[in-house]
Amino acid sequence: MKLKAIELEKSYDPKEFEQRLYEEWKKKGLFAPNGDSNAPKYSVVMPPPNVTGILHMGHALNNTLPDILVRYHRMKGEDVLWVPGTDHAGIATQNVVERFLLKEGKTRQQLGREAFLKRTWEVKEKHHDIIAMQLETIGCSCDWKHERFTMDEGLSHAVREAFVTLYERGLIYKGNYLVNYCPKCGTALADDEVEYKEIPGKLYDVRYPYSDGSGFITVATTRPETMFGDVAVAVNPDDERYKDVVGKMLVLPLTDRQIPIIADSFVDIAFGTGMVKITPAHDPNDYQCGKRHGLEAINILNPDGTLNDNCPEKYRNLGVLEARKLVIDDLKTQGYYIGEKDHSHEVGHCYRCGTVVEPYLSEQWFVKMDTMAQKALDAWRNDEVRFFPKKWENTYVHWLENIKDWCISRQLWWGHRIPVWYCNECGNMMVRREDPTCCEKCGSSHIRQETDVLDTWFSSWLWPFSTLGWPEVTPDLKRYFPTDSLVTGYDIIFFWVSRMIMASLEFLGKVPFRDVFLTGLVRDKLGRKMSKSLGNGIDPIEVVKLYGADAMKFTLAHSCTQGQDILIDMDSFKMGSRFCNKIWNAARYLLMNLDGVTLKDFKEVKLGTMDKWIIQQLNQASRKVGEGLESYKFNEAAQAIYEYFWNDYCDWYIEASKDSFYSADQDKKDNSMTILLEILKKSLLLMHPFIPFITEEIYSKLPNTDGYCMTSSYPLFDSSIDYSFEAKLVSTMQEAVRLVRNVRGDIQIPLDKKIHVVIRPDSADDAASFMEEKKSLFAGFMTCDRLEIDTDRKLDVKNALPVAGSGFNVFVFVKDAINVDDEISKLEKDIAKNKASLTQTLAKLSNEKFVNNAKPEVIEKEKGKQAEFEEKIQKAEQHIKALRSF
RNA sequence: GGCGGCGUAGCUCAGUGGGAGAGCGAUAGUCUUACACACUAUUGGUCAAUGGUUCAAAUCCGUUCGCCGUCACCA
Repeated sequence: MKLKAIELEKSYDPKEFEQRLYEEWKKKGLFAPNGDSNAPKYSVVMPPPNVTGILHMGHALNNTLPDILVRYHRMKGEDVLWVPGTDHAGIATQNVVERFLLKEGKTRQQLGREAFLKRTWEVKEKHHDIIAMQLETIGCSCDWKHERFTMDEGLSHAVREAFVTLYERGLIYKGNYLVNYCPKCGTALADDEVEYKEIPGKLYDVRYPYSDGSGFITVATTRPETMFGDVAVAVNPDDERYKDVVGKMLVLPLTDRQIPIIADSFVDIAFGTGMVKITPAHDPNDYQCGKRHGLEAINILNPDGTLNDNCPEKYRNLGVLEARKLVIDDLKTQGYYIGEKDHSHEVGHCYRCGTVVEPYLSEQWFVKMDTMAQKALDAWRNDEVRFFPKKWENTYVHWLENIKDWCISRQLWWGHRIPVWYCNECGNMMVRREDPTCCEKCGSSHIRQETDVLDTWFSSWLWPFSTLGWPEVTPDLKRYFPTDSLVTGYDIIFFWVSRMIMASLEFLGKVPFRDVFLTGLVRDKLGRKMSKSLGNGIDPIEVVKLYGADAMKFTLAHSCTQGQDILIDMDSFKMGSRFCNKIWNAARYLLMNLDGVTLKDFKEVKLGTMDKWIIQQLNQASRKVGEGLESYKFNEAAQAIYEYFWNDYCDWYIEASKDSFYSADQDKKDNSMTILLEILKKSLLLMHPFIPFITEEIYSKLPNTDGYCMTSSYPLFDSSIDYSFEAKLVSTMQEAVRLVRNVRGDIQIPLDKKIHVVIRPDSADDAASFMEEKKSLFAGFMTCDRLEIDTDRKLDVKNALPVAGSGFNVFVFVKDAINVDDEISKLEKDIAKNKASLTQTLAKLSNEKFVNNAKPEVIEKEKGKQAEFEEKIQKAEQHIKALRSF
């Protein structure tokens, strides 16, 4: 059957088809697992983005990479599940909604818990749709039917099960402890939710008088306002200066309280005055010190960060900074103030809102982490989980080895309310999977639920199995847990990765994933983290609008090297865009030339040298892509694709095919087109995981395809293909072509000026006959009108510029255009360079130690180099002679 | 302070024991029957410095300098 030409748009325009194809894939259910229980399964969970956020480049990256993996495995015929979903992000979301309320002049307290939550769910729904749309826009082939949300019914069930189980195992406890507290967010934070930043501050020297009126001592403090919580002053027991004063009492200035001087070895003799005020309720070191000495902890702050009733009346309800000023003024006027000096120190800030975090003594819930951490370490030691790149294992191990208990209660409304009830009558506490209706002890129905909610990470750490139905043992859980790969940023190793491993081991006895691939962070060209406040972020959706999702994905994959952050700007994505345009035009070219072509059965087509060569190159590219993906070297895989398609398929193979394309021989053309299309089809399949849309679109237009690109089988490396012989011939041809082009470029002969070239092989070998056979093709590549292969060495080349190749000489008839002296001096430089290389090689080969120690293939290679250098030198010397006789 | 990373072409980065690479840029030419988002050619590097191991080092080890990240800290 004779084909008709197919028109593609003149240039690549992803807007034409990306969205359409996504809808089609989705409608046809191609994202769902194939359900083939005989095939291996491959499962991945998406790191759930914050439901009130907007996707940034980091999300684009850590969803692009799993998409590549997932599409690759899907095409390999595996039963693939990629679970998408979102995270309720307690603090962040509550902040967002409170900001909305503020604009309406309301607070959440005015609204009440119920109404506030209703409002938050509405915001969640709206934002969720935006995020889902964004994930679709960037082409994620996740199974939307499996989509989950950390606060949906099933996951809430899982959270409750996890909490109660841990409580029953004695791994959850409640207590009054010093925690990190954000006054702005109004909640406790876990240790790792605090970011330390260096802040310029002051170190104040303050006088504390002895109670007996015998003088005073001097303490140094950065936070004078906390003095109302002071319960002692400590000195180092080895500090000779203060040996005698330990045990004496002091009067706390601005108050009428008395506090003792105690001895504790944590005090640094060399720092400040060597005397430290001890404020157990507001400093972690002081807290420990207070515990050691059985001291009371006086809390001086209200939950909103203002001073409370434990302070003298005039300071109450002032903010910390305000109070600090007033305290300093009062110390000055009352003669207790000695002086101050600049002192920069690390101050903790809330990772969600940036407010200075207060150490705050309060009733909180904790998870005991040591045994779980131990299990997580063992799993790593037993090689049950692998990190890519490996260096992050240090971070993981170090964190687990120094783990502290995890504060999981948050004084928020948005989140999983802690499943604990108290009886108002008898004070009984109940930890329950189901909501109780009355006190189990006294039968009273006057019970109340704990008002705190759980840390969001307490639901995320269950994600790899809660999304699959846990605690129910569902078919999904049985089939897809543990998952295979996790792709996420290294900044959440503690928050998420480590904790998921702990939870999976604790609840299911298995690690949640075999491999963890940790991406670098996406930064701007100056290396700065992309952030809203700097305004240096790139919106992935804008990138898609400008260049298309494929261009974005390919560029990201291409720049994704292990262990490096990715520095990019908007222009960086041109790379991917150009590549897509190249692919588009290659296809366009073939399709426009289909007219009158009858495709043959590829298996029956006779393959020529060039055909075997491109098959070899394609197969080698498959190998590199496979190896790259199996080891998470996305850049290597993407580069292999780029080089293969652009340099081999477009620049040489398609160009070479033009020879038969424009010949009058229809059979030759049919033959050529059949192979071109077959190779294009395989190339599209190979590239599909990286650039799904354009490959699917072109695939659908090809006359030799049916079905979907995304569900066709992947062109894996075939070890039975070996066309290295043909590869050698073609590379000799390419060398000859390049040499002629060099001459043309060097002496600036315009393309329209045809030239006469003679290639004289050193011997009548395979390369010589290949060149003879493909003479007209060569002539095309060289743009010369007259090409002769002088295998018999009979032609007169006396007046031609000689150029040395490996195994042949090229003679270009451009006598009039060259400057003989220039050419000679070029050759002399060449000789000098090759002689230097030859000397090195000879030195190696004559070195007994080298010959004895080096691997045989290295020695062989070195011998090859020797021959090559000698050949080049000898040829160049001959050529100089020839030139002198011009 | 502990741990870790980085320093390779003008820029962004690959390369981890055997002849220095890519993309972008720059320069020169070309609208050569798909692609000017293209083609062809050229340019460009003491592989931070220094010492060592080795027949052989950008690559392994030591030291120094510079940059960065983390964790832990001093009131």
